[in-house]
Amino acid sequence: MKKNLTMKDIAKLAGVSQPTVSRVVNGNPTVDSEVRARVEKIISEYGFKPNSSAKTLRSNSSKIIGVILFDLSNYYYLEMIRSVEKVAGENGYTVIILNSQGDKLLEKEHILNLQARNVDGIIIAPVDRSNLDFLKKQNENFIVIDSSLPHYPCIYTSLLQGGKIATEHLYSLNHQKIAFIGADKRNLKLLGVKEFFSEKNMVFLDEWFIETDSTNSNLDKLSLKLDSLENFPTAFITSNDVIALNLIKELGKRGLNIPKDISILSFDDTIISTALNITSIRHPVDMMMENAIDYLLNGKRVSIQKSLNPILIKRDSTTFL
Amino acid sequence: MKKNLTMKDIAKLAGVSQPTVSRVVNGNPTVDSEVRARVEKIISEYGFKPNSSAKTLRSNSSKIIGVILFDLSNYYYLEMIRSVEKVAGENGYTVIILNSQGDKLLEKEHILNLQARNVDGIIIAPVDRSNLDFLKKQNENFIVIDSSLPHYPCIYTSLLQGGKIATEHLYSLNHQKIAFIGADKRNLKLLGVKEFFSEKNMVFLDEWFIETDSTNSNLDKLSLKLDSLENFPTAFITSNDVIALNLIKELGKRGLNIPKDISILSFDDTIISTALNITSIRHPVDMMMENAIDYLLNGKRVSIQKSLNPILIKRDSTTFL
DNA sequence: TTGTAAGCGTTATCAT
DNA sequence: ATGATAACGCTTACAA
Repeated sequence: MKKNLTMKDIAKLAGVSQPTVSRVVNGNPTVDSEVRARVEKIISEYGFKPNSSAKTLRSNSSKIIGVILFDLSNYYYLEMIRSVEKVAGENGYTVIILNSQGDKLLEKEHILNLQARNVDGIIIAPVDRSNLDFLKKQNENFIVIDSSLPHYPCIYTSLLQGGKIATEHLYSLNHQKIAFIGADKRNLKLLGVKEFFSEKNMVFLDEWFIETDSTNSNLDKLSLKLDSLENFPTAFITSNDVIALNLIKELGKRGLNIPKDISILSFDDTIISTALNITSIRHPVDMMMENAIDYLLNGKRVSIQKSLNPILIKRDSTTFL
Repeated sequence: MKKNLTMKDIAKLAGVSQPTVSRVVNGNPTVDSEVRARVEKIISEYGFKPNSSAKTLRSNSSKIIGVILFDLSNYYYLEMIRSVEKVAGENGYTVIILNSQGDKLLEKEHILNLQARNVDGIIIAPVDRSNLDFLKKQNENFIVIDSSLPHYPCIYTSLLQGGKIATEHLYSLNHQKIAFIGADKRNLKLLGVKEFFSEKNMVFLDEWFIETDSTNSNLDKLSLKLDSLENFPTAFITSNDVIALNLIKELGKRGLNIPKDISILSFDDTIISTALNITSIRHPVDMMMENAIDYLLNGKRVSIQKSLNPILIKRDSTTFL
């Protein structure tokens, strides 16, 4: 590999000292304009670019933002990656994406890796609290995305709000029997659903919460639970797109048609929602990343809790006929 | 931000010299075992991790692999990202993902950025030949993925093969009138289709190649072209999943049912294929990334052309009834 | 086996 | 306005 040119090389070619080259590169106004022109000519001629490692070592800033994601199974992470890379790039920062695969040890490893690389900030969709405590104790510049955790700076989509507007939308289409399929009974999306029911003085039956372990496992379990429903819903809200897909397959097996017999509304609004043509709740990904990066670069380390409103994307299949 | 510990700090704490700490960290066998134990104890106690920038600066190796992707619109890139991050991580490398957005200037910028960061290798889904020439001239350690270009090291899915097996599959289901929808008439997928037709002494009508500009634009154009077909196909092969989705919508408008009236087979096998339940041609993403990284780390810079076979993923909707 | 010293390519503090 | 010089934290001779 051809060795890159250094400021020393450029200096020699321009007949100036190396620090002068540094001054030119960094736009230091004390440089004589004639000298500046000479140096700049050589720089562009030879295509010189300053060595980042040396810069980082000296300045303690790598111009890198580290992003640790919980996993990359949900397609909505692709939008996140696209968004964060774009926003960071526009601000002169490079992004390192790391996948913790839901593993707290790997997450810790990633944190150490990023620290060793002197990253200027870390965006994390966290696996484990103790790792966040570690970041805090180390006084790292970091922000949690995707979840709201009291003692750490967070930026997240309000899933409570999401649950509410999802239910409200279905309600406006005359649905009163609405089920929720998701991973956790303390799920904020579910709470949003229940809150809306309360506000309308409607009863949300226990069996209308259908628990699934994760993304697309437990198809059999889902099937069993559907069979055991005593009061079959007219609409389903699913915690993500993939569950919606599985649900549609299951309903199809039972001869139920979407949207004729049953309405479905999903969370995440990935391309799957488009493919299935179902209404979905979208995360404001770009806004989240813009806010996250703005916080890291200008946030002065105050602990914030920033909640963003999800967006309802309406599509035909939710129409109740 | 709390300053990270350095080898100097550890050395002082352990009562040894800084290079000895370096030797311990790097597993140099010349270190006395008693000393090693003492140093290691302190290292783990204080959680020391060597500064990457200093290492990079000194050793000229950053332990970073740069990945420049053409765009991030196709969901199949998420699998690529997941795969490359995993494989690289297992080899002790960190990945930087960059999105050239199909823009040659941005691609060049990314290349310079990666060079300045002393990356140990670059994986690139290229926009522009001149940028590849630049990499070559600079004697960069790089490999092209996703396309086969004669004068550069490449690893790619054989799309010719893909076109063939796609057609073969449909043929085995009794289709003889098969159209291809894609971006470019010199498309290898299309050539594969045509080659299979030749082998079977069948005629591939000109109108069976339906050109689309890109991913999901030109819905209107697609519609027009479908209307103008004189010899309507019984099956369609689409250059990617998103086109398949648009096609299904268009056919739906015409009252045509998939797979009852028309069969569809797509390329890329993203989750959209699953959602639509259509047969698809899958890129061997993991294998591609394993090979790419293996080449970069152990490839000795020989120029290779490695073709990988695509995989046919059969699903119901292609069944011809 | 271990320590001393030089050097990687920058930035920043001095002089001049 | 510019040039020496030190320092960032590490690896790698070379000396001891």
